Amino acid sequence: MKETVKNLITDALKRAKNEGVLILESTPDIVIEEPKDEKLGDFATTLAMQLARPEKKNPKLIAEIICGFLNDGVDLISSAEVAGPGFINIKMSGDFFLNGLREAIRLGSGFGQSDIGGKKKVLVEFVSANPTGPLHVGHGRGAAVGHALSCLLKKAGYDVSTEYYINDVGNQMNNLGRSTWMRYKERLGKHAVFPEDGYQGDYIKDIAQEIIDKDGSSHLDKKDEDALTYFRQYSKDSILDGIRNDLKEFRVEFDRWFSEASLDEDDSVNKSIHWLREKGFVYDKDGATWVKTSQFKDDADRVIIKQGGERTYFCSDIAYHKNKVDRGYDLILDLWGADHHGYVPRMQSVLEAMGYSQDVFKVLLVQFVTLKRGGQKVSMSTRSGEFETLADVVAEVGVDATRFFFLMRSSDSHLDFDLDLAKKESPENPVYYIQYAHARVCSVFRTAEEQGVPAPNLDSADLSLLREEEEFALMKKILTYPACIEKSAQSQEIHRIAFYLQELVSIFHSYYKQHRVVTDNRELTLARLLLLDCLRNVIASGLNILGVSAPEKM
RNA sequence: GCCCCCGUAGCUCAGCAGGAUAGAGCACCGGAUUCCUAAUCCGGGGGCCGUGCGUUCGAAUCGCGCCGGGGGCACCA
Repeated sequence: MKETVKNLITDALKRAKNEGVLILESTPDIVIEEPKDEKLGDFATTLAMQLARPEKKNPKLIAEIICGFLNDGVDLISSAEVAGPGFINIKMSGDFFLNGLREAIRLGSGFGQSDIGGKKKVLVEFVSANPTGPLHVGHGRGAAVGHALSCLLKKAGYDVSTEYYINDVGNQMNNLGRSTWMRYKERLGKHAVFPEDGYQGDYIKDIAQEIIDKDGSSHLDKKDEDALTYFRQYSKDSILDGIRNDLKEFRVEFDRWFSEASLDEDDSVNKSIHWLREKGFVYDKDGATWVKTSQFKDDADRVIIKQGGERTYFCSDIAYHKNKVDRGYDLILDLWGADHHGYVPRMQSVLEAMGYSQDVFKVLLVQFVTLKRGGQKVSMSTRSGEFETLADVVAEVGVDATRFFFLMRSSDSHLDFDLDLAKKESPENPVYYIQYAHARVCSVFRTAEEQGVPAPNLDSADLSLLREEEEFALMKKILTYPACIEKSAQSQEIHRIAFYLQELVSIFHSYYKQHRVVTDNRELTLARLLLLDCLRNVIASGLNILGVSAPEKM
C-alpha cells in the first residue's frame, strides 16, 4: 500500500523535475508514514523537509510544489496538503482502498504472504532444553516465540527449518542416570546415596517407579556401571518423550531433533577441534585445552577440554554450530534464555575464527517469565523441584491463552504472566477479544446462510457500495497486514502480530456495533460479507502465526 | 568490577531506522441490547516518557553519565 503511494510521489517528483521546478540531483529515499491523527490524512511524508537543504528552498514551498503535482490528475489521491513545517499529508481516494481490498480478497488466505525473505534458508533452533527434567514455563516462552517466529518468517518468504538440539552427552546425563538409579534402589529398600547435585524432582521418582513396574528388582544384581548405563538411557528417553509430548500439546513441532551424541558418531567434534588447532586458535594450558575466543569478540579464552579430558558443553556446541552453517543455511537463528547471554560472544568468536560471515549467526535472547497468582510471584526453584512446568500452566489456562500471553510482549522484556488473568474467560482476557471477533464474523456468515444469502465473491458483490467511514477504517487496517508481517519478520518481533490483531479486531467490533451486515439490502449485504470474509482471513492468518486457534463459535 | 534486558497512566505494556496534541488493555466512574454473539460498544478522569547532560530546526525515540529493578559473568549445562 505504502509502495503505491511511494510510486505516486516518485512520479510527481519526476514531473516536477521535468518542468524544472525542482532540481533533484539525487532521488531521495521517500519515507511514507501514517499520521497519528487520522483526520490529517491517510499518509504523510517528511520528504519536503529532507529536500530543503539540497534544494536550497523553504520546506513549505517545496511541499507546496509537490502537492501541486500530487493533486493534479492523480486519481488515487483525493487530496495532498501541506501542514506544519512542511509535512505533506495525503488523503487517498475510496478507489485506492477498494482496489487494495479487491486484491486482498483475490489473494484469499495468501494475503499477507511476502517475498522479502527471498527464500533465504533459515534454521531456527529453539527450546533445546536438556533432557534432565520436564519443560518449565521459561522453555514454554521460548517454544512459543520460536515456533511463532518460524511461522512468521515463512509468511515473510523465508525458507524456514526448525530444530531442537538435545544435549544427551556428558556429566549431566551421568548425573541423571545416577539420580534415577538411586531412587530405584531407595524404592526397593536398598541402601542408596543420592548424589549431592542430583536431580531432586519427583519426576525422577516416577521414572524409577516405571522401571520397577517394568523390570522389577532385576537391576539390583547389576554392576553399578552397567546399571548406570541403563538408567541413564532410560531416564533420558523417558524425559525426552515427555518433552516431545508437552511440546506437541503446546502445538510446537520441530523439523529435526538433533542429538549431540550424533556429533561423535561422525567424529565431527574432534574434527572441529583439530581444524581450529591447525589454524592456531587452540592451545593447551594448565592441563586443559583452550580456544582463543578473546582474539575475537569474547573477553576471555574458553576451555573446550577440561583437565580430566572431558569436553565442555561449549566444545560440542562449536561442532554443532559448524554443522549447522555447513548445512547451507543463510541464517542460523538461535533462541536462548536470557541467562545465556554471556555465552553469545564466545559462539560468535568461534564462528568468526572458522571464517564464517558474521551475519550468518544470530542469537535472540528471550527474557524471563515471572508467574503470578493472586498478585503474588510463584516461586520457581529448579533445585527443589517445585518449579511450574509448562504442562501445568497449559493444563491450568489452556494452550491458546498460554501461547498468546507468551507472545503478546516483546520477547526482550521480562514477562509477568498473570495466571488468574490468563485463566479468566472474561473480557479482561485479551486472547478472547481476538478470538471472539473471529467467532462473531463466522456467526454473521451463519446468519447470512440461514437467510439464504449466497457466499459472496468478487463477481457477485459490488464493493463500491462500501461507503461507511468504519468500513474504510477496517479496510485500511486490513491492508496494512502485509506491512505488519514484513516489519515483524525483519525485526524478528513476534509481539507486533499480537498488537496488530488487537487493533484490527477493535475496529471490527466497533463497526459491527454500528452497522448491520445482513440486511434486506441484498447488494449491500454481499459487499459487507465480502469485506468480513477478508477480515476473517486476516484474523485467522494472524492467529495461525501465533499458534492460537481461530474458533468459529465461542 | 564487567556484560545483557528493562524503567512511559494506579497495574501490565505498546510506541524507540528522531517528527505534528505520547497510546492500548486492565482497574476506576458514567452510559448503550425490539435487530447478525454484551466474551461487545460509546464516553470520562488519569502522564516532569527514571534522572542529568549532549547531538538536532525537532528527542519517549540517538549518545554519554547517574539512579532503580531483573539476569549473567565456571575446567556447569
